[in-house]
Amino acid sequence: MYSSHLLPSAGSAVPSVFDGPTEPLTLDCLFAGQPADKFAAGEGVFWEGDTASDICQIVEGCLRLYRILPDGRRAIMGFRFAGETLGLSCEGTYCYTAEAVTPVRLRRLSRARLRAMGEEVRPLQPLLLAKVFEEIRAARQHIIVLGQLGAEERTAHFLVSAARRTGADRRRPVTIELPMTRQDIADYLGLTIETVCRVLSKLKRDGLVALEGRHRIVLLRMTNLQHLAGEFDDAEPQAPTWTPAKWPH
Amino acid sequence: MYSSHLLPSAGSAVPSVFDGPTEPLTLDCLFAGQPADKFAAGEGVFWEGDTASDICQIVEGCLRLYRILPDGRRAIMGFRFAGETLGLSCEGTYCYTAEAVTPVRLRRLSRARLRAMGEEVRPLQPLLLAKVFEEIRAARQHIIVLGQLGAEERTAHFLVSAARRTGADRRRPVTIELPMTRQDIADYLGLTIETVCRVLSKLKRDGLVALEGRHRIVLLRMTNLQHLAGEFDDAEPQAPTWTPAKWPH
DNA sequence: GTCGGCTTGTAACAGTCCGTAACGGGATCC
DNA sequence: GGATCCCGTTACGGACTGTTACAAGCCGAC
Repeated sequence: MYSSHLLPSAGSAVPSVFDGPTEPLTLDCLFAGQPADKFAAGEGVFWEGDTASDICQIVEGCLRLYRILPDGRRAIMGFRFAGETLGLSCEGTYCYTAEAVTPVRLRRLSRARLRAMGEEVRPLQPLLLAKVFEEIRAARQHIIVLGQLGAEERTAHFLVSAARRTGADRRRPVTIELPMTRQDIADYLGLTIETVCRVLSKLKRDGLVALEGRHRIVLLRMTNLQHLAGEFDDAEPQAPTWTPAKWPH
Repeated sequence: MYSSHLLPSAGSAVPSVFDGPTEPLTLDCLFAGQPADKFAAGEGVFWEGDTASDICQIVEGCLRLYRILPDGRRAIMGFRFAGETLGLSCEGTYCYTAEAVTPVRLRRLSRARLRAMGEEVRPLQPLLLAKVFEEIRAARQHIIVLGQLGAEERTAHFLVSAARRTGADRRRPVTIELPMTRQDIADYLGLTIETVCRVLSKLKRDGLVALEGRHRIVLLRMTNLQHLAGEFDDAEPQAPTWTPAKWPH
């Protein structure tokens, strides 16, 4: 049970009293030593339920992470792009299937091997933890999008998030690449493909975006889109206007 | 930045080469030494944006965790009951507001103090990590509920989950206590209060549940409810029937 | 260059869920 | 013990999304 923990030094004895000039050891250094596996578009990297034996770093391409419900519905939990990692937040077995959207190259890193490295990877633990917490943050964001936002808001939020991922500044015309299909977007946003199309068409009619082919969208009015999306990313903490309720109700 | 990590030994030097007869140190032992704070129903324990200075363990009562969107909508991220912990999965600042549903007693544990204890709490790290991963699992479940399930399915899943929390076996009449209001349930499930009422009434009409007052529900036909909920909790891994797609589309 | 298939876009229709409103009931407060 | 307030419930009309069907565009193969 406990031996299946993800973070390498979770169950290993790792003294590190000497934290002098830490060498610039990064996750990329570890991954760099691994061979790069190739996957064709549509090919699976791992499947839900498989033993989560290793974590992966994407060198190139885009992946979709999804679960299939018993009745056949597909819930896409997220997308991953070059430079991002997979499988960190899975305990024991992978909790979703990872499938290549575009041709993908990625490097695997055995969790057992990582654990065996012991103290050498000790300084990486904060980084790994940070990635785990980033996943929690993203999941909570996703919960709010699915639970509180309408179709147009969800789509706008998806576009704004994609723009943010590119690191583009707030300049007006931001061009984003969306390698996934409309069906993928729909399964990610909890909508149907028709609704996604409708909303995108409406956004185009309203002059908020421009559609260049199927996989490229130009965000013409970021501020409008952000407003549509709810802008709850950088929401300031609400005023503690607290009124004690009564109980029982 | 990195100094604000939650897990105590994340950034501290903790040698623990001697893992002999580990004492039966549990989280409860640490919390037991803390005084129990009291909160009236409706009172806030901490607010979104506050510095996540400590983690809490509920001694008695029920809490709701929520975020307020800029337009006033309230998204309840979850409920916590006696014996459960709060604030573990928050990085730096609390990412939601915790508010007492019923009168609550809980014990706080300063994160700084926990970190200062160093190697003494070292064997607790797997437990803490396990709790974090449990939160990720719950969040992913929540994502699927909100993204893929209809109103009736969501409600059924909520009831089944509540029943599972009590640890009751699969016997027919399972009685669950729901201290939160209908509005709370609605904000948790991404529905309106009226829809929640309608669905509960329908479940009652169909003979699946019995409503005893406002905060007690008897689940008469668990199997039917589980089927309604999708039963994707213990979903078997889908068959890897994989067909390579083409790209670009 | 042309053909074929898949994905995507558009429209009409149906269903679900939401929003308002009014009523009923339980709990608290005095 | 009674009045009051809040919560819960139900009904109805409307907006939004899902469903179905069909046309158009893009891509790859031959």
